[in-house]
Amino acid sequence: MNANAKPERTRLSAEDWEEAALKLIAEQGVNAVAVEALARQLGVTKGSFYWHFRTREALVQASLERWELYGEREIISQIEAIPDPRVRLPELFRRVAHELQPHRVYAALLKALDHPQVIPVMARVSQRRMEFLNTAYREAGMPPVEALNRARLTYAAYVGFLQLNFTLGLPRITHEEFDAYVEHMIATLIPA
Amino acid sequence: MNANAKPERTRLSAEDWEEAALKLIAEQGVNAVAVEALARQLGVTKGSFYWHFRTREALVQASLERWELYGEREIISQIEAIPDPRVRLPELFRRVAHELQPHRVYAALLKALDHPQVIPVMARVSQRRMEFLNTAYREAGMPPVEALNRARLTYAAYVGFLQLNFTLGLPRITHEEFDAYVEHMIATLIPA
DNA sequence: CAAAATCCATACTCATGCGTATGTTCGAAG
DNA sequence: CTTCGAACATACGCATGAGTATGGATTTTG
Repeated sequence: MNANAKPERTRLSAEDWEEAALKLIAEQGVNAVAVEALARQLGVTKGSFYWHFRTREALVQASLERWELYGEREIISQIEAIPDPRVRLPELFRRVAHELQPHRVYAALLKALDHPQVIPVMARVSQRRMEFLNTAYREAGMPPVEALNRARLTYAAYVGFLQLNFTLGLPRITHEEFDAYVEHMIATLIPA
Repeated sequence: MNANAKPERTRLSAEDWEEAALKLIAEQGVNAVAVEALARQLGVTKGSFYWHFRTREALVQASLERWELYGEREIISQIEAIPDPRVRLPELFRRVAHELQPHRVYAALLKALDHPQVIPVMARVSQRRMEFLNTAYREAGMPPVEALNRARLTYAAYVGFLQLNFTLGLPRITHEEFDAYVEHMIATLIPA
């Protein structure tokens, strides 16, 4: 709980601050990003921060852009590597369901949609993901209009799930029940 | 934009403060509930507030309890009045979709799930609504386990929709497209 | 190794927003 | 019309957190 709990790095860079901010966002939300608190956690003081960033707003901006840029590369590329379009969607569902950790930041940003800086970022990210779902449904053989609506519905279910489970802890559910829920979701949202 | 824009009521009660707080929550979120700002809006000063409430926390608590108590009576009772269980769900979907105004507070509270006071309220409300969906699906002829998962999926879609549209303004959608989306949702989530 | 650039500490200012203390006005009962 | 309590005003204290000013320490470089 004391200072310098971190591996004693002598000097910091702007990226270190951005990573620490993202970690804090994932754990406690955007509002928890305070410069003095972050400084204590990094084992330095405010004087360091205001050398790397002009303002707190600049840190948040840089962190969000960093997240948007490096955040979601892996999963999408992995899914796109699957040759058969009809197994892509179920596989996507299962992977997302069982690797929820990378979605902590997204879930935290959902609770910060009143913040002017996160709105455009979330708009872009959500739009891209929905378009990814859209083409996935079309490539699985669904007619265009239906595919678009199904993509919207699927992504809404994803967003709502994050809110209800991650943040609210609802419903209290076991591992087996969760797996059954995922399979039910696949059976309901993905055409046979 | 000035003070006393309101209809010049001479003296206020605790309920007036709670209503004003709920209005503010719906428009700008829980964090926007500040006593001095509310006082200005009501045409009085802090001295009034601290006669009616012991603390700001007490106001938020009272407002949330008020919302939970008087909030959702109408819709559920209207739906329960429909005799045929199989038309209940589509009708519920359509009404919720076309009367989004009462859900502004719920959408705002979704963004405040880090706040200790809103978590238990949202947990109770969400739980009740999901159980309502659960029984609705069962009464429509769906086997119990499937009905439970379908209720979870449906409510997650509802929550996600609120987030994506209300707060984020995504996707940019027309009236006709929206109606088509609702019908697609009904066709997908409700058994024939 | 000297000098210049980088990185950080210390000590402030300033704005915001909750809460308190105390006096003042309104409105209804007597 | 007085009186008493409910409703409000005014003027504070106090904590928090962003941002600034300035000097010290630590690298890096010529």
